[in-house]
Amino acid sequence: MHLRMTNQREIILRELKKSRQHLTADELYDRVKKDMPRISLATVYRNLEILSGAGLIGKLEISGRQKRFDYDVTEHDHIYCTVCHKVNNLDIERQGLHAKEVKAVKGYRVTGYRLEVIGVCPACQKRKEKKEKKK
Amino acid sequence: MHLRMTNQREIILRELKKSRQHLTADELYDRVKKDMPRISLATVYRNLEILSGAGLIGKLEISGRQKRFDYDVTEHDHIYCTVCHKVNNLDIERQGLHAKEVKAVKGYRVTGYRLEVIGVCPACQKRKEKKEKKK
DNA sequence: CTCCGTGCAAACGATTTGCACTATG
DNA sequence: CATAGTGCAAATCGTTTGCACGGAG
Repeated sequence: MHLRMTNQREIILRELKKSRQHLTADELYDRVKKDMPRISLATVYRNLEILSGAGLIGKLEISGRQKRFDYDVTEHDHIYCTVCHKVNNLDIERQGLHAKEVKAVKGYRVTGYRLEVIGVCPACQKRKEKKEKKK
Repeated sequence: MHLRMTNQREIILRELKKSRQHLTADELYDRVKKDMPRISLATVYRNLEILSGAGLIGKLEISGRQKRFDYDVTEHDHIYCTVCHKVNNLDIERQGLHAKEVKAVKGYRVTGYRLEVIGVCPACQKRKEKKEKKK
């Protein structure tokens, strides 16, 4: 399994890193199309899957309908906005949880965990305040 | 918005509670059909959405795949099997996390969090062992 | 030159919706 | 008896796949 570094693969990777966001496949597709108008959405999907499999990007299967992909592969958690569905990095320590309590769960072989904080982002709070003033 | 307690709604609720599992809409549909063969899958979807909105059941949006619905509305976390995709309750304490660190995140208004432990369930571990013996 | 990767369109699985009909409150 | 809820089919959304062609190694 040799990973060919194609043009599309490079651009996808570059645009995701550049964004510093947690983009969905189609959000990324829109960005990539500007540099490479004939690229197909299927290619974006395929490559996001391959790149995350290779550990070059992260895959986020958290709340919301669409998967999101992460430019940052170091271990960290996320915060999810229930209004705009965007995801942000959570820069708190992962403490306590690796521990014993988790390992002993019901005979499971534990491979990791996902912590997702849920809330409303500053931008959406503002937007809501405006709306309420109008009434 | 008056919630009518229809026959289908009652049965859906009853079957989910009875199952003591985290079922997907179509798994629940199969069970409910036994009592009410003419019920439509759309009705199951609609009611699961309504019932979880009303706080009568929980909605689990884990891992980007099918939603699962929870008979148990008390606050608790889950453990997810990466092989069979089933979900189980995690009965460890929710400690530490409600705390200050989480609240202060980047101006977000935090409403909760989701902790999802990831691993392989006992049943799937066994199944894998068997497979490897065969080789 | 050999395959892996691509673009395209069609297929897919989960969920939602429009509509005419039914039945709850 | 008003109108929320239902069943059905079609529509939609995100994602995947089959296939013939193109380009990286």
